[in-house]
Amino acid sequence: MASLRPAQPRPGPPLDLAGPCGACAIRELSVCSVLSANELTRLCTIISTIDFDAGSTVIGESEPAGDLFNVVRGSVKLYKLLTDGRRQVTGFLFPGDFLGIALNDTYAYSAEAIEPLQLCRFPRKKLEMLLAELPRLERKLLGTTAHELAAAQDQIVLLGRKTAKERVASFLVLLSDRALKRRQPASPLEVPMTRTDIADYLGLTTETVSRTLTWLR
Amino acid sequence: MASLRPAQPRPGPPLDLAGPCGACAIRELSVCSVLSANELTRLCTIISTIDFDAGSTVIGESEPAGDLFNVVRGSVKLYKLLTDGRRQVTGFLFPGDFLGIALNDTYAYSAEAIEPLQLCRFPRKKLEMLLAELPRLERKLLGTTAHELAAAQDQIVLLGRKTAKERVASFLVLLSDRALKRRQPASPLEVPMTRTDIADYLGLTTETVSRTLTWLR
DNA sequence: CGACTCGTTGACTCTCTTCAAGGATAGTGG
DNA sequence: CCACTATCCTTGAAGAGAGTCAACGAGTCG
Repeated sequence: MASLRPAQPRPGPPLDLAGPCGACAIRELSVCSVLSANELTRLCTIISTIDFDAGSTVIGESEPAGDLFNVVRGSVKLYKLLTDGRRQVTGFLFPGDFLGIALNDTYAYSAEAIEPLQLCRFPRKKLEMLLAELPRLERKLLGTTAHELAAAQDQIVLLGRKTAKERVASFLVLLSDRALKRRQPASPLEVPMTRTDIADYLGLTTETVSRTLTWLR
Repeated sequence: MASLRPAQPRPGPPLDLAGPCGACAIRELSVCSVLSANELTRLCTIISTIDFDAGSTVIGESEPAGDLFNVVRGSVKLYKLLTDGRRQVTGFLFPGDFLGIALNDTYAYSAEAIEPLQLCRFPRKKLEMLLAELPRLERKLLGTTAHELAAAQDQIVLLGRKTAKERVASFLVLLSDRALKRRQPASPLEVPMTRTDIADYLGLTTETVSRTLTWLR
């Protein structure tokens, strides 16, 4: 559950702005899509972009949640660890996705770059202040969070009730749908994550993922 | 992810209001906790309460999402069905919990009363209009949704990486924590749902749940 | 070239499921 | 009041799907 009728993207041609937001390639895919040129200019004053190498950690579970991010380029995996090292990947993020909304003042999961990654950073305090003046953005965040919740519930169904073959098939469909939403080709399908990442996402082992993929071919 | 610093409950003694909200036993547990007396009076004008028998369906997956609800009394299970009848319970709701935030205009899951149930109903359109005037409530909804998302991610870890014994133990801890939050005794722990419900929540079978419970004793 | 990671495949194991039966409790109707 | 049925819970025995352990090929990097 999350959004009572989320705000819709503003239609129209690319905006002609000064700062980094003007040239943003993923604005229409992101929460920023609901903002007007004026509002974007305001948002622009608090952001900065950061680059990460593949494999580097972006945020860590239970660390202070100082920033929020938009994925600009690359992909990210989110995961949680059990005390004995078992790992569960809770999601993958792609360009346009939002990262870092936290319940308390700490992140609820870790995030790691899968590929070379570029993020757009929003300092949390500044964003909070700005949010009071940008109700459309706040509504959009509610919609985004609702969307993530719905996706999490689909993942719960997958993990609770689907077989290995169904899980792998659902995963491929998910990747394909997400690629289409970013206007990327769904075939050949790009799969940036490793078998281990996929296994930890689907609640399986790498061997089972590998076997199932060969079986599906 | 969900709330940038959710609004906090307003401190102070029970409010003395006219309408149903004045006597509401679960206000402090619910999203309404952030509202002032004036704001509550406004909210009061759009609500009504409904009662359901145990076993009756409150909302159905993919039905038009016309209303949202607070649980006042009783408990609810949320679930999704696969086409072949497999069922996954995605959550249980107790007094104070919020129900019905929808992504589109349809509910994303079904909800069924476990015990005799009383809900407080918010017509969606009226609530949406009111929300524009009650920013605290909107922020609180974002926080609530974020909280649900975090809970869903915990459930994902449980389903993806925990053993049957761990799942059942985690479930008991969850029930106990939730009971304490409602100021109910955690021992003896009240378990209103059937073994089948628990199994469909934990991604197990009733037999395994039953066996695991006897093993834990 | 050697060390490493990643993906694949095979053989065996084990946890949980499936199938089956029986006990406990509650509601119904004669 | 008591069969009669239905639902829920428990327990047992057998089976299957995925996990574990192990080996190997391919690609990459220093």
